[in-house]
Amino acid sequence: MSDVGPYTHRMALRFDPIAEARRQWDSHGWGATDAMAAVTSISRAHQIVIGRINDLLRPFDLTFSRYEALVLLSFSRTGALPLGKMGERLMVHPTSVTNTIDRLERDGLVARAPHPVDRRAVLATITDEGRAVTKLATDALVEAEFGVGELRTETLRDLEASLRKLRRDAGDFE
Amino acid sequence: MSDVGPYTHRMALRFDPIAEARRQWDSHGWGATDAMAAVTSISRAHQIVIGRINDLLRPFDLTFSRYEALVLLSFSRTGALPLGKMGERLMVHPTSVTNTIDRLERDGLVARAPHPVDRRAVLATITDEGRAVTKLATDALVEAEFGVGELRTETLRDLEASLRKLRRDAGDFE
DNA sequence: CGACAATACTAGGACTTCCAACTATCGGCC
DNA sequence: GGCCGATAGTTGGAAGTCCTAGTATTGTCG
Repeated sequence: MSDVGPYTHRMALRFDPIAEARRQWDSHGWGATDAMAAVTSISRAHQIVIGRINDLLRPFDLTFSRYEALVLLSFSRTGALPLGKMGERLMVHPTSVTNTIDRLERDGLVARAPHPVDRRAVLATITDEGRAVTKLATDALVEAEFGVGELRTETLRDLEASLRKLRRDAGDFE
Repeated sequence: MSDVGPYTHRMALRFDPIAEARRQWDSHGWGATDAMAAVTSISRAHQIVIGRINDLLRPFDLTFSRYEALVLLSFSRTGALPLGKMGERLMVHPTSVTNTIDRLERDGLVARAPHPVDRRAVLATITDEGRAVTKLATDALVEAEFGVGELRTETLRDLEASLRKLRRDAGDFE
């Protein structure tokens, strides 16, 4: 088990493929090289990080998106939220929330309930089992520092700051 | 069309949902908060950036992953590469390459050819049409700075540097 | 009050990514 | 030379994301 995980499905290259892409890109005179490299890096980083986290969550039969939904519910005052509000907070499309809640409900970690006032809305309510699994999964993730333990706190914060700008420009908040 | 794009499917919140998650996380005493925030940020940033790029590529009937494959082929000396090598360079699973090439082949942008020496291997070869579309798509992406034009060059480079560490630690290269 | 727009959710389809398993071929080693 | 592990690619299936479209309910406004 010296391997970093299943998402690393081949030998390490002797060069950085993104640095190589940057070189080629420049030599073709294609422009916006920094943007290209940043975007490609984000893409690959996402793939790595999600892969690691899903590996950590597999023992609990969870994925990161389902885990995020559980955490959001466990943080809410009553353990219940309308699906629409969940979509806003999790920053995903409404249909993704439906999908996620379908699976969590099937697994007994969440239950759907009618909204007391608005009959269009549906409340997702976390179950006791849902809370228990969330606790265990959180312990595992924190223990493994979400798979990014090699990075220093400073690097993590730099990352978050740069990406916050991106998110704000995209209209996520403010 | 003052909207930033389809992937922004709701009003902006008045607060940053990741800052809010960070606050809640801390108040529950859960640990590894910086890691949690960084990972969540990467995830959301990926979603935003890919969404923008795919919007830009839609007129060419391309997606980012297919575009990346085309660029890789167009950069290669002969315009052809074994699928396995493409997977290494693009850092994706072999089955993803098969899937991508299937679609590009269906669209006439790439053709499969037998490897001259190794009969196990398959060469993906970019067609003239593939090269033409790649050129047009590249112009569009560069013009739009890959959807991250609001970020300064310095920020883009910081991002790339932080993520390079992550990628190296994950065994992508070196 | 009644028409019409807006909101909340769900259904169906496209796309990507991964994993597990299977086939075909290559290569090393006795 | 022949066996057997490694390598290359494909197939089938599970998940996630998004988009478009459709139903039900709410709310606004003449």
